[in-house]
Parts: sequence; structure tokens; C-alpha cells
Amino acid sequence: MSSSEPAWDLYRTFLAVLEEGSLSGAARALALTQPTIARHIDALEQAVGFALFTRSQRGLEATEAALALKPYAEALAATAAALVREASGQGEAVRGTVRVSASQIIGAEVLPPILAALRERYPQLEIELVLSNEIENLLRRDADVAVRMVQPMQEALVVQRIGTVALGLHAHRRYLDRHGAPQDIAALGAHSLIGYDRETPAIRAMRSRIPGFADVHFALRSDSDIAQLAAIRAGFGIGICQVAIAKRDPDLMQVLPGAFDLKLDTWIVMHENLRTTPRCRAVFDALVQGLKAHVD
Amino acid sequence: MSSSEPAWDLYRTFLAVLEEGSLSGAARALALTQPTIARHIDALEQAVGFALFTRSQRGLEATEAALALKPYAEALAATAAALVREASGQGEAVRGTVRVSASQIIGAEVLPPILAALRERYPQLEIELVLSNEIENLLRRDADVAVRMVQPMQEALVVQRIGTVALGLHAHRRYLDRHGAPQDIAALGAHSLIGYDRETPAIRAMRSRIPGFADVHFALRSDSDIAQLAAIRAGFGIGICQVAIAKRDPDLMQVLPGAFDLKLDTWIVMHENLRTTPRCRAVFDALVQGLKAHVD
DNA sequence: AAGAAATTATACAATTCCGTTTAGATGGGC
DNA sequence: GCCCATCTAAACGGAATTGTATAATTTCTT
Repeated sequence: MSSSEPAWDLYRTFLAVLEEGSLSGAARALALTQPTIARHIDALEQAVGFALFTRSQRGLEATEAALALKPYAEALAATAAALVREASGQGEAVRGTVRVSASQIIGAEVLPPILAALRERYPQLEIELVLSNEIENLLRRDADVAVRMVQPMQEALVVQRIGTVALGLHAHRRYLDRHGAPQDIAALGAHSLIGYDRETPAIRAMRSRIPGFADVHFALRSDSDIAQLAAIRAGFGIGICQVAIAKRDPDLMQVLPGAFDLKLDTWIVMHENLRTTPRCRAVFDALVQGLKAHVD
Repeated sequence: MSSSEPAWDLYRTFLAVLEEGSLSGAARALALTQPTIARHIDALEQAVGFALFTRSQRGLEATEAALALKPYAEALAATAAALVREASGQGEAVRGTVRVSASQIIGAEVLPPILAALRERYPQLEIELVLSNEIENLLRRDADVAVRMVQPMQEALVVQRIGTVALGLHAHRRYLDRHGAPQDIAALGAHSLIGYDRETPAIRAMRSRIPGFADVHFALRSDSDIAQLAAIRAGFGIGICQVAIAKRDPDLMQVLPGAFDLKLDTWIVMHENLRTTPRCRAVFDALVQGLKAHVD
């Protein structure tokens, strides 16, 4: 029984093998060589006392035990990355890397000008933009600052409420010229509708809240909000998008503005410890200001 | 500018130097040698690009930048330790180490028989008992299972409410025989009272809730609940302790049972991911059962 | 005031670790 | 059915890391 705990480097190698699926792949990812990776895995297996992978010629397969350890290795990687970001931004100046998490639509349609102005002001600031509808774990520091459409529930977070983002049914003027505008929700069935592919809990809640909208059939289904918005702009049909975004394009018309109105509360969220970190503070404040302008 | 991120081992060395305060101390703690530690720190300073410590002959002093990185290094250590615990308990059997956090009183007076029975049942189970009135961060895995007297607010936790623990004023029969029992709260001023040294927010809230108790003077002040309980048992005077604990000793009498009654809600808390880990599940269930018996 | 006991810094030897190379095996593509 | 690509495993030489020993400096104690 080896009483000494494994070297932390081994965890990094372990995670790389898990993610790459082979010793050789991990070696490429870490800029090491395959024998080194093999030795690391051997050493880690020696230390924990059981097999982590079943070797085969087309790669390694993780054992159940290895999968049980994976979340810990991922947490280590997230923390190490956060440490590097923190180190890169030491000092009073706004410099270094800030990791921002937001939804696809916000990230593609709303954030770019805000971030551009921010970068103009702080040339040494670098931004990592994580676009995902999953909410990143801020406590584990998967991201530094996040734009959230659901109320933050965790402790130890700095939260600033922005306001409500209004959603609405929209279509391109060209589409409405050809097919006419529906006069009520019931008439939507005769139109080309754009919607989601897989139903998430949030979407299911939304559909049930709009009367008569529960069982419409979508002619174009995509889980990508970006693709939906692009389809609306291309005149495919009627879909849901943010009213504020649609208003920027005079050719996008809101459909049934009274019948369908949905509001999303919006927050900017940051880990409490980053409050005094200049670069994170700057990004946080810029997002608050920029998104408030977008909501109004 | 070195683009490659530092080796994770350097973080461990870094944390050890922060905690030990010297290269030599860190070398002892990690079972390495002082030149090795010095090289690690040099390498890390090289990687981050600024000084982490100011060298002196009586040790190293951390720079502000180093202190800013400390929480990240601590999180790494906590996660690495959790990974080792997880690895030690692989398999279906209840074996390995579980880290339990509780208050001093609970840990010293209530948990021992519960844990003893648990150990009797699972001889391969090992327990790390962290006794502190600070609440350990379960998300960072400073502990696996915790007994909490404040309502858990974090997400991603498995929470089981136990009930309310009653507190009351108590004294040893010997003390009351000599000095008599006070008939009302006002009469407490003439007695030897046992209480806290520094006022924490929780204590301040408690004092304000008991009328006439806000400005009593304590003859013996200690931040250690254990010491307070020991003083009560030794007949020093009147102090606060759990009614359930006092009842086990026929010589401990409750004072002013009607006027002073305070209740603490109690929960057992565990990280969600540990729900399916046999050893943590076993400890969690045993604590729930054992503490419910204590409350009743 | 002087010596003992810390500490960091430096030089050198030994060990460990890593990379290169090779062999062996498996799966996919023509 | 054969060949090529990809993988793991093993052997060996070199490089990097580590440990040992020592010097130099400061602080605390006697």
C-alpha cells in the first residue's frame, strides 16, 4: 500500500485519456508522448489499486471506476484553468482572460457589440465566449461571468437583475406578403412554423402557458436558436425570437403581438470572489449596462 | 511567454509553501527536499510571470498575487483529496473514507456512538471527522457529509431534515445546591454564567431573541462549546447546552426551562453526486437515523 | 555578545523520468 | 484478400528532475 497520494499531474493525464479515448490521443493533446502517458496511467492505477482502463488495440475503454473519478478530474481541470486566468489578470489593470457564458442567441446577436466596445476600451482584455443553453457551473468556475435566463439559486454569487426580455412570434415581411398574417392563434396551423426539435422542460413549460399553442406542428425543427432565427430572417415562416432583436430589422414583423407574449427574466451572475478582480468586474459591469440597453 | 500551462504538481507545492510559510517547511510536509521546492516555486513564478513570494531568511512571505491564487490552490487540494477518497471506496461494498463535518458538540457528544455502531457494521469503513462551527463547503468537497444547524441553501445537495434540537440553560446539581436556582431571567445576573467570547452573528441573533438576555455578563467566556459544556459539568455555573445532552446526566439540571428555550433546526447534507456512493450513502443514512433518535 | 537553530541559495551526483525507436496487433478501406 | 492507418507494449539512451552536501545569512536564545 503506497501511502503517498498520487502526483497531481497524473490527474491531468488521466482526464486527457478519458476525453481522447486513447493513450496516443492524450499524448497529442498534452504535447507528450504515448509511452509517457502509458506510464502515467500505470502509475495512477498502481496508486488507486484498480484498473482504470481496459486496453485494446483501437484505444482504451474506461472502467466504471474511472468514470466515477471523472467528475473530480474535470473539477480539477476547471479550477486549474481558473487559476491560470486569475494569474493572467493580476494587477490593477483590466487585463487577462475572462470566460463569459451565455445562450446562443445572446452570444451571437447581443454580446458582440458590447464586447467589441469593451475590448476597445481595454485592449489587454481577452474574452472566452462559451455559448450554450446549459448553465455552466460558476462555483466550479467553468465560467467567470454568465448571462442567465433562469433565476440564480446558488449562494456565493454576485447577481444583478437586468429586466425582462420579451419573446414574440415573428416572420419576415416577404413571407407575410405571400401567405398573409394569421389573425389568431388557431390560424397558425395553416402556416410554416419554426420551433424546437427536442422538448426541454423549459420549452414544455412555455408551450403549456400559451393557450392553443400546446399541440401545433412545426414545419422546421431545430435545437439551435441561431438556426431558428436565421430561418425567420430567410422568410421560411413564423418563429419565436426576442422582440428586441427583431425590431432591429425593419423587415421582421411581429405576429399576433397581443396573443403571444412571453417574458424571460435576465440576470448577470458572477462568483463572489471575483468582485474585486478588475477584469471580471469590468466585464460584469459592461454586460449589465449593455444588456439593460438591449432590454429597453 | 511560455504558452504551456504549469504542471499541476507545482500548484501542490505552491499551496504547501503558502501553508507552511517556508520552503523547508513545505519540503517536510510533502516529503521532498528544500531545493526541489525552491525549483518548483521558481518554475511557477516563471510561468505566471510575477513574483509569488518575497524571500527572506526566516521564511517566505506571500505576495498579494500569491494570496489571490490561494483559493484556487485550496480548491485543487480539496478536489484531489475527494478524488482519493472516491478511489478508496470503489466497488459495491461500504469501504473507504468518508469525511464528516459537524459542530464540536455534535461531534464530541452525539456522533461517537453512532459512528461506532456504523464501524461495527462496516469494518472497512473509515471516518474523517471535521469538528468546526464553520460550515464546510460541500460543493468544493471539503467534506462528504455534514450535520448542519443552519438551513442549507446551496443547490446540488441532498438534504434531509432531522428536526429541532432544543437548547436550554443548565447547571450541575452541586452548583445549584450551593447557590440556589434563579427564579427568573433577571436573577441570572447574580450567578456564574458561562458563555461565548467573541460574538458571532448567530450568537448575536440568539441573544437578542431572549428578552433580558442581551446584556448579561459572562463569568467564563470560551468560544469552545466543548469547554462550556465541561464547565457546566464541573459545576462552574450556568450555561447553555442541548437539552438532550444534559438529560443523559442526572446531575445536570435545567434552569428556567420555560423562560429560555431555543431551538435549532438540524439537517444532514451531502453532495448530490455521492447519493449512489455506497459508503457515503451508508454514513448519511446512519446519521439521519442516529440524530433523529437523539432529537426525540 | 556569542552561539545555536532556523532559513535560503548553490554545486554536484544519482536517480528518475521522458522521448525515440521498434515490434506486435487490430480494424477499416480498396 | 491485402495493405495502410492506428493503436498498445517494450527496450534503450539522453535529458531533466531530484537528493545530498555545503555555504551564507538572519534570528532567537543563553
